[in-house]
Amino acid sequence: MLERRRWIGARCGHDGPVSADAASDPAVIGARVRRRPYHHGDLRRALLDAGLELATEGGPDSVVLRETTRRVGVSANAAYRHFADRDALLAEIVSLAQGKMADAIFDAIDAVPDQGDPGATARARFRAVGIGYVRFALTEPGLFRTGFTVPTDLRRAFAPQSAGECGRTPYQLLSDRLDDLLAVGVLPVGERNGAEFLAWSAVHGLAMLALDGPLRALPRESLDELTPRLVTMVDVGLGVRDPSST
Amino acid sequence: MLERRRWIGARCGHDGPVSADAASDPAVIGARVRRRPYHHGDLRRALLDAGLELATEGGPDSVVLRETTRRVGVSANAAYRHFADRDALLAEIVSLAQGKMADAIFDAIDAVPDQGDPGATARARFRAVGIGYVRFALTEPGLFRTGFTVPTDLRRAFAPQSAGECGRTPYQLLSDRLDDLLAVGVLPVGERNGAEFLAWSAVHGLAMLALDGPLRALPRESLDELTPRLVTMVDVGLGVRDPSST
DNA sequence: TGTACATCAGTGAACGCGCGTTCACTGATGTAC
DNA sequence: TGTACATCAGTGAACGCGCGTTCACTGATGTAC
Repeated sequence: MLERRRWIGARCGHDGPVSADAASDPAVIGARVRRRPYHHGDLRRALLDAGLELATEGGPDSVVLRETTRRVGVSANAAYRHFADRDALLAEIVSLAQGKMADAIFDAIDAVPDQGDPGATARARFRAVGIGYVRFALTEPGLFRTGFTVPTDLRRAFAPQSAGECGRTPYQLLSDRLDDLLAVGVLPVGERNGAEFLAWSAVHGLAMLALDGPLRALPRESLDELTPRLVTMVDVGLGVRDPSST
Repeated sequence: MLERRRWIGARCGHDGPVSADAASDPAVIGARVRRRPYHHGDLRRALLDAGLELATEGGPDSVVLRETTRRVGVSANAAYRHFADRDALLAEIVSLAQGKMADAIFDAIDAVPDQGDPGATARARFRAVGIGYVRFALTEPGLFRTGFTVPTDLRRAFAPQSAGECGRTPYQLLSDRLDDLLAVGVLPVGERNGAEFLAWSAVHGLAMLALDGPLRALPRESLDELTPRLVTMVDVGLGVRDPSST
């Protein structure tokens, strides 16, 4: 973590775009401008940025070591100074992708105004997690696949590296909302345990069916209609009491 | 379909195992036994069988054309007599995998005894679809991934090729149960439309999280505990009336 | 303030891998006569 | 019943691809003196 922080702080010193073409631009060569210093400055960070870009465009399989270094304008080999191998690079990018998801969900929660009633507010914010999850998946399919499709385990769900700028991981944001539902007395105590997995399954399934599965041909509007219905199935199914009927 | 039927009928004439080793067995060579006729007899079917085997073992990515032909003991090239390319081969195997899933679900439904009350029976059979789906995914991860992870669209959900021996596709089995819930008056009319997608999302999500996602480290028992709870979330969430409380 | 030198961060060429696919071919089959 | 021959279903060698990774290397940096 400390190390990561250091890299983030030390944003590399590009001033303006440095393209591979610059080297073949006669004017530039004539002027003997040093476009690409031998020492990159922050290659590690640059590789992560490029890798995340690739992930955004095409998912985890697009995070190809050679292409990543190509984008940064460095030999394929240079990556091995900073990552043990391709898997190590990908693993960090998976965490970054989860962080992006976390921030998207955080924003969705944040956008929910106080509903007057604490139960109604808790419920609306819980729903925002699910809706934000699916929306992120549909909007950023590459990042979504990168974050949630690469074999991993639950440790990552709690790892600080997977937290977004909001400081929490997607899983933690979901847990927080469930805790809140419980705290305001709107979720039955017996339903709390493991509820993360149940809610997560529903939205994750819709996202996967829509992205890589048989629902991929469905128009976006149909999916946007389906999502709140799905989330209703979840909260009703978990026994969340409808505050409007109390 | 007619063509398919023909192949199924014309099971190829292997008598006993014909291994690649047979050719290098001196005794066999000495006896000049013709172990592998130049014309295979039913290569198309044999390739599908081998491909399905590969899919079972390692999912869609394992359905590698060269390995498929290798298993059958034929040159890589011979596959092109029967399939346009590797994708065409895989596409047929995807359908076969869905058929296997269909039969597993069918059996799960079939195992549910009459509950006395029609509503209770309909509900129990509906639940069996979801439980069968997840169970198949966990038991046959390769086939599951092959059937439901390869980009496709909803047409396949209705295609006769994707039906199992039971004659229905997994999607149709789910639809049938929802129709039944509606018919016996246990599912609110307003919930019927699109209910397939909602229910499917939930079980599909759990399967994916458990197979390739963050829940993969969860012990099987935990998943087996989670599954009926998930299905309860679905039927309660869809407004299925609890027959025991009527 | 200047210089020697250890350390670090890059380079460039090469490797082996297994894949899907194409090519020109040949052996087997079954039908027409 | 025998044979010529068109058709079909295989073979085997080769191609190019892009990948991850390793090797021996060299240029840049910054610290000790």
